[in-house]
Amino acid sequence: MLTKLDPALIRDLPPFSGMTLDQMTTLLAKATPLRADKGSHIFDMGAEARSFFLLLDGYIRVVRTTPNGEQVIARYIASGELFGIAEALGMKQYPASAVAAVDCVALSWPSDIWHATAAAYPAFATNTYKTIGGRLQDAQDRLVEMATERVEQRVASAILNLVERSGRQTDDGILIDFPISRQDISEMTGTTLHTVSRLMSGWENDGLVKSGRQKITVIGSEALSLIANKEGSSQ
Amino acid sequence: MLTKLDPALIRDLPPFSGMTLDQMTTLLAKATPLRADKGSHIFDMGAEARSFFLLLDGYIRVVRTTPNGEQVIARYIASGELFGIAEALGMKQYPASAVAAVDCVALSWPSDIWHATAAAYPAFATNTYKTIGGRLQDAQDRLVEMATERVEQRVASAILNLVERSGRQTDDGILIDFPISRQDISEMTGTTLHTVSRLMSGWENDGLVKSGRQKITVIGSEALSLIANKEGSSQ
DNA sequence: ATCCTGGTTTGATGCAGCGCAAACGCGGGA
DNA sequence: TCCCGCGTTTGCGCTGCATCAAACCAGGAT
Repeated sequence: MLTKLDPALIRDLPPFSGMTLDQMTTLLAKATPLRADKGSHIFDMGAEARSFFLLLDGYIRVVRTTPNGEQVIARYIASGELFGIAEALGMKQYPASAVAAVDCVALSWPSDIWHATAAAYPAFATNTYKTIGGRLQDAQDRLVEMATERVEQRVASAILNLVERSGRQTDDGILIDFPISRQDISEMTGTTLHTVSRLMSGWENDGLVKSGRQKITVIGSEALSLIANKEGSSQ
Repeated sequence: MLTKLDPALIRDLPPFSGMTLDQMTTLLAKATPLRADKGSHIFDMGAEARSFFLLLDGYIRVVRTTPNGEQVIARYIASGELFGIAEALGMKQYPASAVAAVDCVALSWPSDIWHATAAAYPAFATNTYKTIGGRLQDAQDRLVEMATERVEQRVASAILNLVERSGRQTDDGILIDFPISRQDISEMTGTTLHTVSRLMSGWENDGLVKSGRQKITVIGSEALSLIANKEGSSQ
């Protein structure tokens, strides 16, 4: 598993694009490998941001918890992505929790080498900031979506998003390749698991998806995408 | 007005903290002053991000427009803040439009000097990334709020936010010191101007706010804050 | 003084989606 | 094999808010 630590094997990951093999080798030498069992918390919201991470294998759920104990899923991290990069934005604490959605393998670096690292490897810094840019954009897209679209469309586009980013082709259709519940989807879209369940039952009847316990396979992504983009009733 | 260009006068703005007067002088030498009349667009969503900006005076509304023509207000920029810093995140286009909420004065720099500038003045880069971090955090906070809180609470906290960031003490109470309509508030909170109007009429009756045409004065900020944080019906 | 325009208020009505409740089914552990 | 627990499904009543519609009001232009 940790043979992945061979720089040649991960040199193609987006966070490292533009770096030389030598640079990567020195950077990787500073990393600590990390194994996280399904369900375990890699870090918790509000904790001091001691490390930043690169996910090598698995999926991570980034979650915010409200004062009232409700949860909102900010995003999923797929393998090859950086996460926990609070330090790059001058934050002292993690703004959200990272929970392993499946068994995961990651690398971690101490936060305090961030500045020196960024200075030494500008390409790495640039890549990181691009990642952050993408996430900011994404957050604002979702904000707009929450403000203007109704539940059905939000759920449809959440599923499409997951499929795009983490879909695996099977003979049935495209499978979201980590366990995901109705509850999870409701926490991504700001609704209740009941509503998600109802919607998906409907789609299952229409043959758009096929789903089981924590398992979703999309068959008619075009049709789903129609739903995601269809006008609400008026304006 | 543009006497403000004197570095000594703006050296205390957060984006420049940690820089020497000399550094600021060279940086300011590369800036172009800019005047934007109320209502004018400084840049539009989707346009090529040729410049980044520092607002010296006024207020800017950062707006996203949906495919259906609806608008969502992403945030307000107050004087002393940077905006349009897409280049720092490797974005080619502005992700939102910037509209002058009042007559504004700003400085602009060409985007392509960003990287050299960030390299030459690390403090400036750090400050900028902190700003971005704050905005990412803010976007995600609002996302959580949209997902979990009901309209009344969202409107209350939006108003409190505006008051905190742009409030001016008057004999009546704290005034939001730029023109802001019910419609604007609805576009910040994902509701309709009707609902905002109803809510605010109620608060006006209760003596929590006093408001006129595009003018809002908050009297009972503690009470408002209670509303903003009160539990929804259940859980 | 009068009109016009853009913002605001208020009423009436309908429905999407939530809260609550109960039952179901699959998969894993004993 | 049976049981238990967690995820899921489904029904029902209720309500928060959107939608539609109309009137109102203040300030600037003529």
